[in-house]
Amino acid sequence: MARPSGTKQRIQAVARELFVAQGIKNTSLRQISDRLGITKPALYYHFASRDELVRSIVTPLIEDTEAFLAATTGRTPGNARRILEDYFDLLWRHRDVLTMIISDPSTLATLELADRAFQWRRELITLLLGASPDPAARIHATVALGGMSDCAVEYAEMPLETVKPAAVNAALAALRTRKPAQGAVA
Amino acid sequence: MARPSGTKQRIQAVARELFVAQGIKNTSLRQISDRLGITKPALYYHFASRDELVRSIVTPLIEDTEAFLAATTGRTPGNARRILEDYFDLLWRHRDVLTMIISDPSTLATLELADRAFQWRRELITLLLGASPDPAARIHATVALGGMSDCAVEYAEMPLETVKPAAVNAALAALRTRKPAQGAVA
DNA sequence: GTCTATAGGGGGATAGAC
DNA sequence: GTCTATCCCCCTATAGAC
Repeated sequence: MARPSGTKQRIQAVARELFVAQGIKNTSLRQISDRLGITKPALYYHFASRDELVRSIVTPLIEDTEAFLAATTGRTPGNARRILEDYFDLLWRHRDVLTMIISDPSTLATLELADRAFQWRRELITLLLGASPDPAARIHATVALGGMSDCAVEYAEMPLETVKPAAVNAALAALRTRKPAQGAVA
Repeated sequence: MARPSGTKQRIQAVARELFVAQGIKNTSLRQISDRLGITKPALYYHFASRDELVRSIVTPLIEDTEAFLAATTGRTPGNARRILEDYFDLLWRHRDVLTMIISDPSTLATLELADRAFQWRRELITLLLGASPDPAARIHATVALGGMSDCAVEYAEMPLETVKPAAVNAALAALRTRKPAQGAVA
């Protein structure tokens, strides 16, 4: 209802920036309020607690991920490339928040999102490989998905047209790994 | 010189365990001393500061990595599989400390190791791909190396014989990605 | 909507006795 | 080598004026 003054959004913008640059736990409310030119208690008019501020920044990623999984689950199965492409788009849209979380995973526990995040990974692997894949296939999928996340974070400043095809192609190659290319290992 | 009482090692063991389980920044000296049944100031007899305790735990990984790079640089080039295998062994040996660092990368900045870590990644990519690879190849390498790290952390409790071959094969497939398997992306 | 003032707690670290 | 006692700082959060 009440028309937003814009301060709430400015707080979130500054907080996100600092969280991404320094990590969530290394950023205090004082740093945030200082940069905005307001005092620390003023933040509490807009957010009930520090956790709620963090949560409000992470929420769009949460909701987008659940929407993605719901939509993908309802489609014709098996098109791994398409799933990886759409998933990369998701990661890319939220790459700043993703950086935040990757550099401070314990936040997920604090916000009681760790179990959900774990469940997402399982669902995604199921979409890619079907139910109960063997251990080797799961590991291939971990390389594919973990590698794509790393790319969205590490090449955040590059153009999407450069990063996405290369990341998706490499992920797909990892996912489709079948057998050793030469000789057994270890 | 002075025969170690063993307390120093016990402190490191408990600290490592807590750091891995909760993150470095979420673990206080108080938690460490409590679990050991000693008081907080007692820790300061063994370590000059909190940072030095953290550093002492990270050091073996640092040294092992530099030794690995030095040894690999001096060998016949081009055998990507061999490099990935040896690198996975390195990650696996230090997978607990690796978990620590991945879940709290800002520690590297605190210990002034961030630049070194960055340099390692560059050297490793050079070993795999030669000097100044094109952007797409760098991205393939990021999927390969990032994916292997994720596996060492995520499947830390599985047997090495299961994880290593699958992780190395998938990484190798990602690294050798050449062209889209079908149609252009985006 | 933002301020001043302050409570209340936990953190790292030091001094000095034993 | 370990203790008790203590210091100082910064944090989150609240109370209440403007």
